[in-house]
Amino acid sequence: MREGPDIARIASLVGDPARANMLTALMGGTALTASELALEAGVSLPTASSHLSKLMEGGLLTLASQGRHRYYGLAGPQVAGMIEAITGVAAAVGPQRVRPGPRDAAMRVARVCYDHLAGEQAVAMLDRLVARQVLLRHDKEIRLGPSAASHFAAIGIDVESKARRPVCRACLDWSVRRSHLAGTLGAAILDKILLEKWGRREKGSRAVIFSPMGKQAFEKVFLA
Amino acid sequence: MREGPDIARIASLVGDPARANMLTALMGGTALTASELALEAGVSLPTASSHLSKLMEGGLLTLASQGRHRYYGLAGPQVAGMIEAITGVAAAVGPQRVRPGPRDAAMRVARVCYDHLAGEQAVAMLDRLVARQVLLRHDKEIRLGPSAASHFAAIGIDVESKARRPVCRACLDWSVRRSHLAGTLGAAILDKILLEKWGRREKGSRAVIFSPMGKQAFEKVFLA
DNA sequence: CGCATAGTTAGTCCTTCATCGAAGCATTGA
DNA sequence: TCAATGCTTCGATGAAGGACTAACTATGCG
Repeated sequence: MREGPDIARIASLVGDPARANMLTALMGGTALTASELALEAGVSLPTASSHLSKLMEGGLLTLASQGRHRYYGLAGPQVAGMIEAITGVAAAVGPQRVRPGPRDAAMRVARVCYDHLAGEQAVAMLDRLVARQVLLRHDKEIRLGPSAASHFAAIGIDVESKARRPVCRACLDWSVRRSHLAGTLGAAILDKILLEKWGRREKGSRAVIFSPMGKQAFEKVFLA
Repeated sequence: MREGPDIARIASLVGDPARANMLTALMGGTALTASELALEAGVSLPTASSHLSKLMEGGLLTLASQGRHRYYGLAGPQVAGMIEAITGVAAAVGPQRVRPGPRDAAMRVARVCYDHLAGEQAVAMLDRLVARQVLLRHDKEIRLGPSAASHFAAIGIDVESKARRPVCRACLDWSVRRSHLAGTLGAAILDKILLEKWGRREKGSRAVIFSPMGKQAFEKVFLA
């Protein structure tokens, strides 16, 4: 028999379809109410409530009560990373699903992945940044290139961030099956996109819709 | 309702205690037979067999038949990474277990984690390498320092490996709750330790036992 | 061949847990 | 204070699946 952390407990929390759907929905980065999560998971409100209390007890979620609304969110980047890792294995191992990736075309193009951008646009961006050696890539490890600081400073992003999270990280894109950029830099770029209104969040979805102008601006900066 | 990879299916495979124990045992890096895994999981042979076929069907394991023995192993680094990620969350959210870490003292000192060294020795090694700036650490991101190439070349390890896996990666040590070194460099160092017979694998366990001479040699190279 | 070992399959029991309706609490607004 | 909304708790139901014994298949060894 084994000792150590109770990994079965955590995994079984994710192992229920309703809870998995909720967690996937929360990968959108914004906290959601119990009713919204019930809708996402496709279960009744009492059922959702029961699942949510289990996830809370397991330490996977945080709760912010505001009036009669209770906002549930992922407990942190570590939990998000775990979901990512599981999603990666599931995508690699289960291509039995005929439909390759999300049904919604907008989701395939660009969507939010916890706190950064994913989808074809994000994959193209990482490819281009690596090709221009702004970023240096070695499989899953991504480092800043010599020109990174000035390149990102030009658009108001300080890459010498003192955040405790890694600046760059590769995150496997399950729709395209290639990597995009995560980490604080990935998060900063998403912030930039939303702040400049290059793109907007599609309500109730993780999709990010670029405006024509925004798309042009984004491509000029990141895909040139 | 959500689309995308079936993460609940994968997570529920890990979510059973017996299967979780098996997977944890396989994190030792060596493939094990069905009987050995039954023993690890604390279940009868038929039960183990049933679990193993489920894990196979889920794509988490590979199988090598040799005569009447059937050796099961983890399907790859991606699966190992997922187990690591889950273990990390479990360790972070579940300190309810009074016993801090493995019961076995030897396991606490040094053990194998899939393909690299873990435990107090490994944590100390990473600390020292970072302090000497052989490696440069930024939270979970670890890069090679300027002196890394020559330092490791001196003991016969080529850090400019062309392997597709990252050279350095941080891996959370669940016994010490601090990080140690994973990635191809971590794997190469473990190889070195076993090749030079500085330490040997404890049979049927992940523990690595250093010889007095070996400990001295290891400390001279990595903890000086 | 015959016996032992390694492993899988079949059958059955039994626990666990996801689900929902109905009722109960809490907060907000009129 | 009354009604509406958001959410949780309770209790009953039912299905899923994990566990074991027993029987069966396959490999190895004398």
